[in-house]
Amino acid sequence: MNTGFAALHIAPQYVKRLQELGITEPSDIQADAIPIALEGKDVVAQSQTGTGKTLAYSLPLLHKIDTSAREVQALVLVPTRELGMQIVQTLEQLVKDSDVRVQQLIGGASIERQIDRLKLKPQIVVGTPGRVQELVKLRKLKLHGIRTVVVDEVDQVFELGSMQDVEALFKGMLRDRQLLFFSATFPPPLQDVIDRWMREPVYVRVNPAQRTSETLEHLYFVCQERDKIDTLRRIVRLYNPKAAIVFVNETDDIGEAVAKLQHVGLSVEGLYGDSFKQERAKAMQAFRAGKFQLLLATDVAARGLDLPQVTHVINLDPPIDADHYVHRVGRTGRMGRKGTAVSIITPREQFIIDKFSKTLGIEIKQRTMFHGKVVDPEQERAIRRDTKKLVERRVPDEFPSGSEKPEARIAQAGAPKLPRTEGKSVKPAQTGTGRPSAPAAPDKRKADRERDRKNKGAPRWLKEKRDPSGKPKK
DNA sequence: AAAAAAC
Repeated sequence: MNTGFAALHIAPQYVKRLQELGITEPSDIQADAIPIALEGKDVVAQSQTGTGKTLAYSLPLLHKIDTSAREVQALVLVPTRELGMQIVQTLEQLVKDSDVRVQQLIGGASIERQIDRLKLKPQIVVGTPGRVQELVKLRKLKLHGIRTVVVDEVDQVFELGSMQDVEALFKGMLRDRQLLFFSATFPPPLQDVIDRWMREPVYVRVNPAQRTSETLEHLYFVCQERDKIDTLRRIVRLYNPKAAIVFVNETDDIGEAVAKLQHVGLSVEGLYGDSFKQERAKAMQAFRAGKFQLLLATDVAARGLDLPQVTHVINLDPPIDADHYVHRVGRTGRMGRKGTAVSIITPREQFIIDKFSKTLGIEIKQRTMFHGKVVDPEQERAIRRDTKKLVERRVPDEFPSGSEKPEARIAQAGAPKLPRTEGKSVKPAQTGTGRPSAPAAPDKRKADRERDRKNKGAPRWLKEKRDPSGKPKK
């Protein structure tokens, strides 16, 4: 038999494990990247969200592991803790019943425990740049045995604050290591990083012109800023998604939005980077288990997370650029499944939608809600015209002032106002049922934020790509 | 217009 993963020269034990997990045929990126990675070449791999990139690097990485050598041989770097945990789970599923050990090295968790676990000599470590670098500095993690380094979501890992940590790690390693860079998006400035660290890289790109999954439908609704929460509520009622991720741009908006949505009876929890580590893990775990319907999150949840039950991604704030849009909406419509991306925008934000549809070559269709249904705006206009004619014919003199016309009442009845931002923003509330005495605010202090802001003066290659000319003229 | 990533 020489089909599927066996044809890619994946060892029988892993082919068998994959079969047990219900995976028999390699995806395009797996079929293209695995053979090259197995040759030991440095690989730059790009494919859409939800196309199986994790397995595309995990399998070659496992192939190089020498179980008789008790040292760290492979490092996987990721931008967020949640993604790190997910990748550890995937790897552990693959190495079940084998001698390969995997250890996660992420921030927020007890460093002592991670140090203890490193004494058990895992061959593979998966981590976020800060914590991995910290363990190297403490001389608890040795880099000399590392032969494979994967940087997942490489464009995000090489942003601002993490970049120095990653480059310090690279400098501490032997020249003779294989580098694998993966992402759905490769902003042009990333080429400098590739040129600096990779040796004769092979570029594997699957369908790069098609930036988002073809199984995704892109929609948007227009409303005023103060009506966004209510619009979201109505969208959720109408679509009733099995599970949805709702994105906001700022951490500070999460607590207030969660409270308001819970108040109107929605099943929702918040997830953001500054929340306590235990709360983050708990919210993520509960969402994976289907314990609530809406995960209200910052871009911490935008990348890599694989949650098959997510049918809708909703942008309560528009993402700051097209790449962010790609990753956010990529949380649904994965592996051939259908998904819906819904953006809720103000009239002033309309230009952003236009920009995304042009940049990404996709159609983002406007929808409105009318009489409890989602309709095309053109349909709504037709219905309103007909209603008006009918009303005028029947009761011509009953609504002389204009403000009390039936269509105005209809529109109001369906849209009770629930302002999203009134005065000062409320600090995010803690999710879950944690200690009641714990502070409700994020544990990140103001001084930290100040420092972060200052850090942005440093290597800001990513910022260069921002285009201020896209802003509306005043 | 931001978030995330270490103690």
